[in-house]
Amino acid sequence: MQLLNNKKAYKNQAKILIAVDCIIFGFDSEELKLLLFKRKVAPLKGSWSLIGAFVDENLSLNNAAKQVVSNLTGLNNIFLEELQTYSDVDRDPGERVISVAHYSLIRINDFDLDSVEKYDARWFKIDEIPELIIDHKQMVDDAILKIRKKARYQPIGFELLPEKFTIPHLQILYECIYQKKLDDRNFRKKILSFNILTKTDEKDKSGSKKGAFLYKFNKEKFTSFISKGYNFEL
Amino acid sequence: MQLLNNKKAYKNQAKILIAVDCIIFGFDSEELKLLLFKRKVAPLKGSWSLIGAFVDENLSLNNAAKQVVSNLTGLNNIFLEELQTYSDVDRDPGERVISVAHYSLIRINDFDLDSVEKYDARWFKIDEIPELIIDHKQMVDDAILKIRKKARYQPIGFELLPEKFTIPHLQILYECIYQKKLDDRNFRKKILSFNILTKTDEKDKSGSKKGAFLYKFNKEKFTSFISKGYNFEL
DNA sequence: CCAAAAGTGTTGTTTTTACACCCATGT
DNA sequence: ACATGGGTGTAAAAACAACACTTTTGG
Repeated sequence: MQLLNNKKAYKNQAKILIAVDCIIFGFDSEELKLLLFKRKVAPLKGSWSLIGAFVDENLSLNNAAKQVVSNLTGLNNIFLEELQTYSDVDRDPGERVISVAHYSLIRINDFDLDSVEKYDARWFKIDEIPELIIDHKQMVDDAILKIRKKARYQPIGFELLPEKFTIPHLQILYECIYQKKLDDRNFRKKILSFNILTKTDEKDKSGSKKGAFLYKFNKEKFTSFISKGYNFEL
Repeated sequence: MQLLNNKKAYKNQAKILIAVDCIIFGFDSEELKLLLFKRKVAPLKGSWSLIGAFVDENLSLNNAAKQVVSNLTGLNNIFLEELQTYSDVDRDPGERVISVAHYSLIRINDFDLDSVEKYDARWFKIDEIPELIIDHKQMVDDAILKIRKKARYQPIGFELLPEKFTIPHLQILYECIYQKKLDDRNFRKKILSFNILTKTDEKDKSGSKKGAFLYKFNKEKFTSFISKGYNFEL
């Protein structure tokens, strides 16, 4: 605001209800998934929706969204970023509410869905999203496009994969995000050429008899990789 | 919002002042510029700021921002897009205000600054931005990064250049956005390879004795170009 | 011993970069 | 006739895409 008005003038301005809604992505080594919630109360009882909350006087939007995810999962240092606003005047049948959608990437195994049973939460594969209330489907579609774009220049794997992961897993993650098959030789070649992975001497044998070596992201190398302006097209 | 609450529950929620602030870019054939406003009233009289407005009960954020630009310039079908929210609790010294920044690209010659003299507006080169109130400098920096990113996959020239323009002008625009010199042969080769420009038989002689051919964007070709998933890296 | 996934190299094609000269014209 | 910016082509390097076989080991 340009502050054309002094404080007195603010008094004449309409105030509006603000909410945050969270699009929570997870990855379980096989599929990219989205956390959705079944409404337990009328109206719209039984419909699926995103989780959200009204924004309090004393929280920034980002903090409000963090609080939503934290209350739900107990997780604190999660990746969470603003998507965009949804502000159609009549979008909420109750009263005018402007919603600021945020999306979050979490490791699906870092918390137990049982512990959030009260919310009636469920993970959905991103190509099997049910009907959602109001404009939540639009939010989800926008968020999927966003992470697809984002994956091109930032290593989204950091947030979605456990500390140690195999290259085949990383590839599956990218295949889920882009929704297409990648060539395994070219993928490995390219990702290793970035020099942002550190090989451990451990193997994950859950996926095959032979076992695949576990790698870690190397944050220092990665930071300088980004700051030099490279990007991550795959 | 998940509508966990029924309408009655909405009543207990805090409402907040919402504003839109507009980062208005223009291009005058030589420089990328930003439109800023000098406050005429206390507090912060004499400081430069973006232009903005509080959001009305019955306007979406996007429409509110369009109205701001339209009131200022008289222009209606302008390019305008959401940037992001700024919601620190104490950002506005007057009272809590959440601002949703929008950025806009306009043809600098489509309107006359004289006609907006009452706002005390001025175009600034983007590398000569003065100090701005509150977090407006942050908004501007974020907006510049955004258009730099956006220019990679969308033809921003459409919005910033007049209907007919020369290839040297288009190149200067990209050089302003990226803030670096581009090779003229490679630029021309690449931009023409996209097949989204139509050559006219007119020449613009304002830049040289020889004159440079004027081109137009071809919207149909461009639309299919985008929808095929190509992008615009230069 | 075999099924199943992990891992490894090469080659042809495309894209990108770097680079230098002639052209048209107004003064 | 000359100064000024407009316009053109080519070659070397780099990046990308396509492709098939060997390795390991649990069952």
